Amino acid sequence: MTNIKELAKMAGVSVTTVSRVLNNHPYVSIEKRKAVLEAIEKSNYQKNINAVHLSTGRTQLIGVVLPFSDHPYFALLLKGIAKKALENNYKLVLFQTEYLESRELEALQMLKQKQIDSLIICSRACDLSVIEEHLLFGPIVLCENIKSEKISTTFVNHYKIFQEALEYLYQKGHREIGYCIGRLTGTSSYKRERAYRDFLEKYGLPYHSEYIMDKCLYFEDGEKVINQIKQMDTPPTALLVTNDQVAAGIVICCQKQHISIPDEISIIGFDNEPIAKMMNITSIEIPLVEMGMNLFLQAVSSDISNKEWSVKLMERETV
Amino acid sequence: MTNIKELAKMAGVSVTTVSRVLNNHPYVSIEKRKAVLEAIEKSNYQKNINAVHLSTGRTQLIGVVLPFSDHPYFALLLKGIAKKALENNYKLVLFQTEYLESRELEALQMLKQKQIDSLIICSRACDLSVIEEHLLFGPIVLCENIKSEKISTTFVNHYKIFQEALEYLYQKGHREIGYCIGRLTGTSSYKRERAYRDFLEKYGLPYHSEYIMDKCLYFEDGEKVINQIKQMDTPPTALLVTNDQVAAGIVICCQKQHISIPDEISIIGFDNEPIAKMMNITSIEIPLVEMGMNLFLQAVSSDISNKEWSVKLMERETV
DNA sequence: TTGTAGGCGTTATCAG
DNA sequence: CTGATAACGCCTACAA
Repeated sequence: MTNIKELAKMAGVSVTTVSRVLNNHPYVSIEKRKAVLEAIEKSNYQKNINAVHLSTGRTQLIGVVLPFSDHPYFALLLKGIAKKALENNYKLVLFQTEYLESRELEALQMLKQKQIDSLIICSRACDLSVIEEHLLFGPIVLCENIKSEKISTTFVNHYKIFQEALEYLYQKGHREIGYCIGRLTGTSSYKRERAYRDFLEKYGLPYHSEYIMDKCLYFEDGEKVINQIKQMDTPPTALLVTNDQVAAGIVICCQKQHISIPDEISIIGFDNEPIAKMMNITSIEIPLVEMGMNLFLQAVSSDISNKEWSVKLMERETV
Repeated sequence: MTNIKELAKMAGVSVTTVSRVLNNHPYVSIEKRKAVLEAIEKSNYQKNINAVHLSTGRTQLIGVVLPFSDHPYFALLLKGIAKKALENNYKLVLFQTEYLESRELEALQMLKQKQIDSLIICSRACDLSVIEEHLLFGPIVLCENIKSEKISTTFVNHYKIFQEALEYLYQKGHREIGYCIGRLTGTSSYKRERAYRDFLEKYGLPYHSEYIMDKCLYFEDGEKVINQIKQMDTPPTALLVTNDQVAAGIVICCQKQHISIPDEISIIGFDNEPIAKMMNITSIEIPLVEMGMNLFLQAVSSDISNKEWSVKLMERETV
């Protein structure tokens, strides 16, 4: 592998001059520049990027932590992040955690070791204090509803969204309302539960723990939900469903079992994915791709910002 | 940031000894080892991984090239790759190409610059000769049906699969058979088209170019397919569909438009995703996660291998 | 078992 | 405009 030193020899200049040409710095005479370029051409030279990283202390690499890359919610966030990364000449290092804290720590470790310049955590498993400890080593961006002067965040207000969705269902006459989520822990799940309990309290409705169903991630989980509901003495008449995939699964399953939607049960999905439009599922649109793009921009920015995104209820035929 | 030199000073030993402790090399006395470990503890030391990379010439990073990470086919491959990467202490750098050759070249460039140790290309856009040129710089693994002594590959035999699927439909009485794919170019598409033409020829069936529908990637593309078919004078009576997502989209769309499956049209999907099982769609199972795992292992292995995986027809209710 | 010294390939500083 | 030379932080012959 030829290096900058050899190039210098070939072109009859110093390594400094070669470096200047390589990085488009000014103050190089036309002749010398030409000589260097020729040497580069002739030798098929390739920069050793690791040397650059060691020298500059940066890697143009950004870590992305997410539990599952095959889940549409995260796939869409990732799409937005990747788009901006490309535009800004950054590459992404992927950490699929499956919600294991240990894998999240690996990502933080890489930040510490300077292998990545900053870190985007799409869904957090470890404690917030652990994140804060690592801010020393580079920017960390979170995708959750936390107002912090130290950490940049991009989020939607899950409390408000849930509240409004519940009100909407209440206005439509529903009194037994359940919901499905991906996991019980995590900021957004807590916010949703709080909104749910506040709602029940406001209208003096009873709390059924069975109305909250977790581990709903994929299409096929819709079947599970319906099976659970069929076991209940007083099944809910409406369901807020973690995402449109699961909502679609529920709809399909209801068709198979001749459960009429929305007569017997109403469904509201999240994300407003194409599948929701196609299947006429009422859904709450979350601008995931845009949020992903913003996450990236925050990751490369030196100042802290907390950005809330608004959502939109798409009324269709499942309520 | 404290470095190895400072540690040496703190522990009263040489940098070599520190390095030895850091990398678990033998020949360090218990006392010195202890002294070093204490210094590490006290100073909150972190290795600068870029210096290691420069020094060793390797990065424990593997590039993964795929067109879209939100497409279930690639998401599943990625899942398998990520699983093995984790086990083997490698990290992944993601390249979403959207089939743009320029982005694929960026990945090859990173290999050249030693920022990644090897490269997995899940779906290739650039010319094979370009790949071969880059083999000098590190292993490159392909996920396509190419037998090569120079490049490792993991694949299913799309020609044979298509052939068998077409025969199956023929036995069921179908004579007008169409198919949907993601893109018209690419090794697997060529193999499929070849199988398709050979099949038509074998049975003396006419070739309708409109029976081949491309750009079918996601669930919502099912609607597009049905719309195209409805425009045809003699629509196909059976369809081989690129993946189960699209197949599901077609099934849903047919339901909406009261087109009976399999009476009016038969459907075979690919991948045997959960959605296919749930919706009772006949599908050809491709072991994508296992293939992903194999791709990773090939990427870190020093010898070349070409591994073909077999598939399985899951007969259900759409044929 | 330990340490010295040179090398990895760049970038940055500073004097000419 | 140009070029020595010193970082950057770690690894590893080789010598002791």
